[in-house]
Amino acid sequence: MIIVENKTIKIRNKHITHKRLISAVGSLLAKKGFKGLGVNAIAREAGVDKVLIYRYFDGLPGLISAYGKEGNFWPSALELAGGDLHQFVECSLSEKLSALGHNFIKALKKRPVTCEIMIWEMSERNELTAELEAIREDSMMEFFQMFLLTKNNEQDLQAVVSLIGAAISYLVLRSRNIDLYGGLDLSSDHGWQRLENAIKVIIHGVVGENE
Amino acid sequence: MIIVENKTIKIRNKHITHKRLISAVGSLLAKKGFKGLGVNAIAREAGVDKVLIYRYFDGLPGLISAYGKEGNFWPSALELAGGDLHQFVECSLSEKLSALGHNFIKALKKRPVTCEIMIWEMSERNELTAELEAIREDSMMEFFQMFLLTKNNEQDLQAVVSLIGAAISYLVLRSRNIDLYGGLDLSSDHGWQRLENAIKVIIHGVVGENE
DNA sequence: CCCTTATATCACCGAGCGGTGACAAAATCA
DNA sequence: TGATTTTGTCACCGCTCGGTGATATAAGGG
Repeated sequence: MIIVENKTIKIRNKHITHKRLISAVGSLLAKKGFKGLGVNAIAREAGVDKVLIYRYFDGLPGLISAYGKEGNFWPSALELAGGDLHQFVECSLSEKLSALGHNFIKALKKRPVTCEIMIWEMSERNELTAELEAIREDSMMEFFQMFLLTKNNEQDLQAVVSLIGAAISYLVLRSRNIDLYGGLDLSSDHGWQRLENAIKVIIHGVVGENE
Repeated sequence: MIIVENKTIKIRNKHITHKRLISAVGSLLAKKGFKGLGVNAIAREAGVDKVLIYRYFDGLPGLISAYGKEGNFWPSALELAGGDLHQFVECSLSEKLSALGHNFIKALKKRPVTCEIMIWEMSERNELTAELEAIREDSMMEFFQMFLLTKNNEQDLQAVVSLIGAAISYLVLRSRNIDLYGGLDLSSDHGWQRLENAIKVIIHGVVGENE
């Protein structure tokens, strides 16, 4: 947008418009959630005419799918491991798992858009949720295979870890709107500390202290 | 509604209309979820004019709140205990907890409307979700106090049980739309069996076999 | 029986939605 | 330069939404 002699001249550039629309999806998701994520709202947010959504992306599903492919919604293995892979692989199994729980909580809490999408996933299926589901499932399984399933445990360690991950997911998602769960105050650090301690207790109970 | 000589005569009865509207909320929740649960849709479903929602319930929030007060959304302590309280109290703590997990899974799976509302809770707060949150939290805490917290454990048993409950909630809600989680196939009995076994392993690890 | 009142219907409003065709203007190329 | 293509705007459609005032009609009391 250039202004010359009281006249506004809009620069026309397909790539920029593309990016504007895609990033408008993200900021709208962060601001309003998945409800009300429609062509009108997105076009308004991008400062662009909604017909371009149809021209460039063949409609809302195409745009949303494009957004899904660009995003960084899920923590990397590095982030889940705490930032230092070499140090991580040196840990005992129980230390690894405790760290994993701790880092997963942190990673989810700092990704409000990811949380929004996870809730969206549960309430309906669409292009974006299907896309991100696949990414997440791959990422989880990769992490399992890299760090946790090197030895054949007699216990179904994968199921136990999945269960802890599910619990963390539910509690982080829920804590955005509701403070209390089963007597745990999820609006306070103390509540989350109790939870992390419970995770440690569970892990030690399942894999032993030193393994 | 009576039909006489090709003329339809509608019987007018406040109580019946009340009930029609309230039950329309339930059937609409079951059919379409919380999206699209509006005055127009509810009135259509009830076969009644929407203005009556305003007249009798002061609008949609009032109607939804009335629905929340009438429903049976949450399993009773009896259901969570497996149907026989006397037998339940005789069990060891670990048996109690395993049964609790098993029964909670069953109870949630058979309550699609409750699942719908739980997802709704996570995506926004309103009269109904606030109402049902309170009911649920009370019910959970009552169950804790009745059966699980009789002795002072050194472990934070409440946190562990809450965590397992959170995991079950997430996985049941999620399994309505998505089959796979962390390698567990939640569309199959086998996947759920792995999960229940994992719960048993966790419980035994935390409270011991015989306690 | 008629008259009142409770009950329910109807018609309509402004707003927002997804979607589209006609048009304007900048960019590109001959 | 002038013609063509690309890029973007605008006006409009039909629909559903939440919400309301005027109106019809069944129920019930005198």
